Amino acid sequence: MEPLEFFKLLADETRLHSMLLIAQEGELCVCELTTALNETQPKVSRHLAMLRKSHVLLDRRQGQWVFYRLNPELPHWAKQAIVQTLEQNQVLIQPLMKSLCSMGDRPERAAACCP
Amino acid sequence: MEPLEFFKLLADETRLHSMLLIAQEGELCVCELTTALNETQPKVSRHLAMLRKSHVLLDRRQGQWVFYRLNPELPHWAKQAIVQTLEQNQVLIQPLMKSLCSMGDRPERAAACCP
DNA sequence: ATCATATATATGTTTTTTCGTATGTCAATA
DNA sequence: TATTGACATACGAAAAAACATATATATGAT
Repeated sequence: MEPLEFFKLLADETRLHSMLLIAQEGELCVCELTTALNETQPKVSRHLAMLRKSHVLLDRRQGQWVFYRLNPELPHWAKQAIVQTLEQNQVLIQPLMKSLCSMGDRPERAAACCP
Repeated sequence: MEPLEFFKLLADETRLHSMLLIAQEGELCVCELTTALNETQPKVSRHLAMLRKSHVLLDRRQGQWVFYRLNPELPHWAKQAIVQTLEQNQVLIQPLMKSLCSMGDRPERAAACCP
């Protein structure tokens, strides 16, 4: 993975926030991200496709849902960039997590954040 | 500094390579970067201006030359992103360093890389 | 004062990226 | 098999970013 390619992928709000939410939660499905980001489904799906095609995210279908997770084989510098950004910008992520947790009709597999 | 703003700044080849070279050398002037990157002066200058205006780089004039360095007050996650990317992608930077070191007519303050 | 060198900015254009909307696919269920 | 819900993709339009070129400023030397 080229650094330039990687940083280009982080240089869009939808993609960056998706990455950070997924890094925080481990795994999220498209409808959870759509709710958390308050964006349309095709928009979220299009950006996730970019992240998948460049092997930054992996996807897994489970029934009707498709779950996305970080590719564990990301180079260390890339993984670190995501993790450190997440850790030191919790204030940015928490409002998004809140919308995620208030999903009334989300899949049973509740996000780990939700009590 | 917002993560999105920071990653947008890294999402261009001229800016990313400038940042990495400056991180490696501590300080570089515009003509050194122009040579190392093999780009036109206005192009390099324009991208350095973006990095300066967003306080990622600081500048210092010395005679006819203007030297750029990383802003030491960058948030930790941002500094780390640069440093780790640099450390783990030396193969990417070394060809640029080589052009830098072969500057015949560069300022006396030789880049630290040059024997 | 004139000139040369280093750097910065302005302007109009081209390229790249993002977007909305419509439509297609796949799985579950009636 | 018809329908519904979750997700993906296609396509033209709009917005944003990058560019080349010309020109301006600032410093130092003649």
